[in-house]
Amino acid sequence: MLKYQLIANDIEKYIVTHELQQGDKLPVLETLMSQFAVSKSTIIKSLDLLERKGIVYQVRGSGIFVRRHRRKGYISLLSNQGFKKDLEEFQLASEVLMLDTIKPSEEAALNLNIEQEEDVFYLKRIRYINGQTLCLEESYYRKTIIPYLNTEIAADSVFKFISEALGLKVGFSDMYLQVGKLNKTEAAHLGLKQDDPALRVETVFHLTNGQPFDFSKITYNYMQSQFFIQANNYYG
Amino acid sequence: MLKYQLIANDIEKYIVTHELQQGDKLPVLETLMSQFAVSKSTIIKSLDLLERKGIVYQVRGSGIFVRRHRRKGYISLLSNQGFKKDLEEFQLASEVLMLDTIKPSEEAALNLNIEQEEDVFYLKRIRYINGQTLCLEESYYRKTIIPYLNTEIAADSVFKFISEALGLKVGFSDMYLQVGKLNKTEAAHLGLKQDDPALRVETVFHLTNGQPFDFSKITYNYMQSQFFIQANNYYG
DNA sequence: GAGTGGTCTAGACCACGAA
DNA sequence: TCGTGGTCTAGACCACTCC
Repeated sequence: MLKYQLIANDIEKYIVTHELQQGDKLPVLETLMSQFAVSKSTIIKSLDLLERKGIVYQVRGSGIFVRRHRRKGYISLLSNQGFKKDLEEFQLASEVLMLDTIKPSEEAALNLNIEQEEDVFYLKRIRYINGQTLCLEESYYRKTIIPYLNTEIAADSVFKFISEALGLKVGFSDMYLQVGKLNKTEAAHLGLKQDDPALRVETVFHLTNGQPFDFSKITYNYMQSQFFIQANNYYG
Repeated sequence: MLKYQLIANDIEKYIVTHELQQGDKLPVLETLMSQFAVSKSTIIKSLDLLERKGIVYQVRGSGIFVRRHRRKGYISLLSNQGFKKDLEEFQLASEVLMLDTIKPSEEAALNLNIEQEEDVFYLKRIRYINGQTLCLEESYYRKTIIPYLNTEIAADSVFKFISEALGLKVGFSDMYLQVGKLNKTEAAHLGLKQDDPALRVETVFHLTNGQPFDFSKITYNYMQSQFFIQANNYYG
């Protein structure tokens, strides 16, 4: 692991274990430099990483401060799948409804940027949070990239398997959100009523080399859907 | 403006004007270095910025590639308010329902991290997109930070005013999303029916120095709510 | 003006991808 | 093996904040 990542992890742990709150000041750059015995650029790189993760903010001429939102019970939309693992505060479980090798739908092929002849894994499952239905999920994984899957993996975490067992790295994703009404079968799966509100999220996941490998369509139970996004303004 | 920002802008313009598509390769680092006559670190910093903005992705040992999603008609959730200005593809307008100086509600004071005695601007408006109702918005601005507002500004863009006229810089924001059902008055404002689906987004906006200055509550018309988020995986 | 974060450089060396 | 992007350094200089 790289120096700046290790340092970032150390600082993050420090913030968590010392229960620092929003606005608390971290040591100045020079202190951090000598403490970790690295150059200024490296420390700055660590802090930039933490800034992108939404853990600190840096103010020129003033200092480095902790960023920490106060609300509990919100799921981070960007840490939801693949990214991050701090969902430990929630009890997550999955029920696999179907796992099969198929030819993708036109929609899935389009989003994965592949031919309809190429084999994909189709996975359909219900995910539970704290004993309640959280969402209904349909995913399409390219078999050329993820050659193996089984229901045990699908019931646990496909992304964990992809990164730990296959050694693949998730790079970026495009997410499309829409709000609508549940149809009859969705409602039945989620334990809700037809025409109840539904949050639908379609995501195309890419590896670090830019290859799309997973297209997923999720319909969330609106009763359990409290999401959180930390945004940074890079556009100034 | 800084070198790395200027270079980033140049590269972004190049991508747009040459209509480069997802996966198209940019010149190699060395070429860019000599072309812009700067050091390697500066070019890398420019490209990192473009990566965070979701415009390129970099693959070690391979090259720098354009990132561009294909779907049209989606509003970027992170460029929505304050951030970015590429909503030009949409026709936006606002109708101001109320603009007044008040003492904040307990909820607003809590989110802005101020006392309930402190004066705030309360702004309520309906926003339209391509002639349709997009959302109903309630915002609370700290008067100590934004001392002046009028209905002309509110009908145009408060964030534009804040940055251009007041010279303030927006740093980061915390967004909370929830899905629910419209109540009667919301439905009336949006031209929908009671109990129709609603996407509610609460956002706390901070200046670059960490001060919260705006708390806003938005209820979106589900018929017009197609959102897009570009995510990067910093958690690997 | 002192303190603090940010930019920029030149160059050595490292790590990954593709052929 | 070579091309290419990434890390890391030491140090000069700049820009903002706060007293």
